[in-house]
Amino acid sequence: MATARRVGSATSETRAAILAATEQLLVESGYASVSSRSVAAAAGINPGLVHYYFPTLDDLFVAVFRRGAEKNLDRMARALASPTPFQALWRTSADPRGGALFFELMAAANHRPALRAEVAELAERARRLQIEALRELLPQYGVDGGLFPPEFVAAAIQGIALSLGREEALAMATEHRAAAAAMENLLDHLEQRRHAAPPRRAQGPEARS
Amino acid sequence: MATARRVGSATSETRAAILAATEQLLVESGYASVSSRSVAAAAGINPGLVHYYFPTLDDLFVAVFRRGAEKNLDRMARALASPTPFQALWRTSADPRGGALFFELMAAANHRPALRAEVAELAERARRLQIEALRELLPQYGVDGGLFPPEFVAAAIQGIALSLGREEALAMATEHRAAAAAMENLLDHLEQRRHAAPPRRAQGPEARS
DNA sequence: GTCTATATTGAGATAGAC
DNA sequence: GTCTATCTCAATATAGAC
Repeated sequence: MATARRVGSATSETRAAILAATEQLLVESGYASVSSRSVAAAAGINPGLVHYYFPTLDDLFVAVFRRGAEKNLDRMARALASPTPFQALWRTSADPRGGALFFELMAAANHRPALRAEVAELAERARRLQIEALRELLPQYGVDGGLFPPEFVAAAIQGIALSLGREEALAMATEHRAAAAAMENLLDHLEQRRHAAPPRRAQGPEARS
Repeated sequence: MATARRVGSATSETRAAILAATEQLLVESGYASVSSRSVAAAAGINPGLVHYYFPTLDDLFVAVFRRGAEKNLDRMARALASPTPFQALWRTSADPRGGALFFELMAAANHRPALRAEVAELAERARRLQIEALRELLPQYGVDGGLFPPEFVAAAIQGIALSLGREEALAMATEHRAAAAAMENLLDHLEQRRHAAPPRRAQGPEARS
């Protein structure tokens, strides 16, 4: 499935420069602005060299996505294992820099099948990681597992982060500040609830005592 | 600010065909695939004619966005005035067709200032409409206004819809079904709570008499 | 590995015939 | 209103010199 061609050594400095330049272009000017020429100009090299490392643009997009994805998965795993997992998970989801990149990559994935497959695979892995962790955590926070199953909470955290990121990007100052503050407050509330209550075993959606 | 040039009558059939073709292209092939040539081909007309109605591509993007925005605002206002406002608001936010279009337009707006201004303006209007309605509604649902202010709830509903829409687009079948079902269930729960309790007056985060 | 050069294709936009 | 024709520019990708 996910076999992107790799030319040149994986540790090449030029290769890294191309990836960094592409990521910058994606964030600042959108996926439509990514071309062998624009990337080469931003990286200070020759257009042809871009094609040497990444024969097609698909290869380039996939490589950029993978590099970011590895980092994100690591951060997420660390967040879920931290002493305040909810807050930590929120901080990783709400990273503002990731927002623009996320919209661009999702939009680009819509019509680049190779990228789409890559995105889908990572989204699945990330989601499963979250769900497994939340299955253990939610009961500790005293969250009603019938009303708020892990699948829902995972989708909600990411969605709210996405929504607030968008508000920030569009400079919807007041609404955004109030909503973001409420989220922080809610998380404080939950973390306190967790540390106040004795840890309990995970349990399913059926009624609890 | 938002003054896009309009050439030709607003009710022109050709104009409508161009807008419909553009929307289709956006959803199916992404914003990068929208060009005077591709649009003309999809609409069955000549490329030059696209430029007659929409001198620049910015004008075209803005017009497509506006057409969709008007419809959405209407639907949202009707939802907020319906007997089960939460469920109705959710249904309008979770419309699957809007999902791909939304990602494309947000990404396109990232690097088309004219479009970005238009999106920001509409997002503000929609958000304010929601917030005002929620300020009245939330107390009726017995929602704690301190923990869940209207700004937050509005962002949360849209964000969760966005997140679930993405899961669906990426074919994350199982996670998506569980999360979507939980959302429906949560809304049922809330609507029942509302109709069970006597209506109360709106109240802010601080206590009121 | 890095470059130049180029084949090929398509883009945005405009001028002007009908 | 609709079309043809065209100017100008940039795109992907490849071949091959160094």
